Amino acid sequence: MASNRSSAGDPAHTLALLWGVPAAPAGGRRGPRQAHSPAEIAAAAIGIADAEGLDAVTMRRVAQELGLSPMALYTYVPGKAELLDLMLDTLYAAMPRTAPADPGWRARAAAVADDNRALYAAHPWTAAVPTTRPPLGPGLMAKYEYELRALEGTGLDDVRLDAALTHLLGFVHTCARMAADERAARQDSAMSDQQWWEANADLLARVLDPARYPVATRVGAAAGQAQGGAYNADHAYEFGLPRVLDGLAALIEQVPDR
Amino acid sequence: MASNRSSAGDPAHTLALLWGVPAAPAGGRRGPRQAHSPAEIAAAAIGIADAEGLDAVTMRRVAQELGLSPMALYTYVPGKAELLDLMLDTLYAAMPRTAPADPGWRARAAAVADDNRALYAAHPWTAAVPTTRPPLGPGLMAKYEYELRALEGTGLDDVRLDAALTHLLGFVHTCARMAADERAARQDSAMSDQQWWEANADLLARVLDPARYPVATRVGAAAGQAQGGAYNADHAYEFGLPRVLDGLAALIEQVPDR
DNA sequence: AGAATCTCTGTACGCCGTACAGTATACACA
DNA sequence: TGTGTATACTGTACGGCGTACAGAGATTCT
Repeated sequence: MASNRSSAGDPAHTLALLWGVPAAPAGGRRGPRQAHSPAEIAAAAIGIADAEGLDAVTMRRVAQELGLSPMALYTYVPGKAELLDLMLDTLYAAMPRTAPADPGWRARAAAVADDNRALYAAHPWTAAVPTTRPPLGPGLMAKYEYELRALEGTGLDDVRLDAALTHLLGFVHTCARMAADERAARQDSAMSDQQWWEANADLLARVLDPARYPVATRVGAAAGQAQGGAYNADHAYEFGLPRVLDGLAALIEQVPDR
Repeated sequence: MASNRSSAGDPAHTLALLWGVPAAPAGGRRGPRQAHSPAEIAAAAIGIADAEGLDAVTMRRVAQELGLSPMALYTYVPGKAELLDLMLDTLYAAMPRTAPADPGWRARAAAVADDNRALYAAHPWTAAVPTTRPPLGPGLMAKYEYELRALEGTGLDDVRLDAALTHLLGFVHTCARMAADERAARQDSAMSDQQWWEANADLLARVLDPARYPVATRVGAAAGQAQGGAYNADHAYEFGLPRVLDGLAALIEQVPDR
């Protein structure tokens, strides 16, 4: 496997692909027309990922979905990494960009977080795409522009503005990864979190000596009970979002709120 | 590929392996002794990951490192997922647990974050191990116990204590992932972030219309200049850690500090 | 008409995790 | 002490992956 990573191919080709710039210098193109568009490729791949998970997105499978032979895909996309880029940028481009100037920056920031969370919820595999460099396509740019605007007017300088957004999005991503992991664990062990704990209660009881791990066993039990499982992404989000906003608020502080 | 994920195998076997509980019911074991210990397996695998990255950790490669045939590894470890569990738990077990009762919870929390960051720095691949459920071994338990204690005395109830720790560790993980991604991008494109931007300046200039993305281009340029690249994990950490701590402080608030 | 250029197919290579069958080893028990 | 049996380990093989490469067919330019 050469690379399963996003953005690992030749950057110029990737950018041209994402932005829909024709690779050839223009002029009448010889030879047969392509039977599909990059957008169709992306849609097919996204559909597979939504329905069967990221692992199901293979060059062979996507090609089959489009009625092509596997290698024909390579006339559309330089490689798998770029296909993943294309998938992500397509989703970014389609994200809602509704929120107008809300009264307060806090509400606007929360809306940005919620929008991202909704994307992860609709397409859980996006949390698992390993991106070395995010796909710098029109979708990501539009998303970035929109999200920066939501955080503007907080009195933060440009560098801090970018850092604040990165911080916020990182938090949402972490929660999304947790949610995706929960789902995956449930799916491939074919048992819920609760079942898992019950199945291993014996061995755990023997091994998790409360005398040795007093705080861990106490807190772990309390947390597990409260959340209906050891790890709960929803809870992490609801707990964490106000924390993140409070943290940013401490930076923004006395700046008059827009 | 059945599963490259951590913690995807039979849970009882995995737990037994991590805790060093013999799988067989005890008594004199017939047949030849194993030439290696699980700890040696873990060490060999960790060494490969450190030196050549997570992708280099294959069953064949680890076996070769130990002078074994590939399939012999399966007498030590049920599968690759469990090998990854073992690697992680081994590192967790070896983490420093020095910090005594620091004067303030803030310093203690920062120390926890720094310790985790140091682990990611020493073993960048750990940020990329996809964990469905964290490896519930002695290493993780000791780590969890230690880190909870660092955050105790803040007046948080047990559920919030767990949530706060998860929140903090999630942040560190996100930064580590960014750092690892930077490294990977630099490595497999054989060019630095700066070089990349220069190489693509033409196309980007043509396509990143400042009229269409005014805030994004302005902020992106400022951030890139300030950080010497578009994404900088160190900067994200230095910016983010005080944010996270401030966010937790808003929750802990008037509780007398320890 | 012929050359050029493009799309698409088929085959093949070197990886991966690991199932399975067979062989050598060392202890338990007669 | 001999023998049965559980164990460690080897070798081979399978199906899957990304994709290199060579050719076949289609389309347009000269």
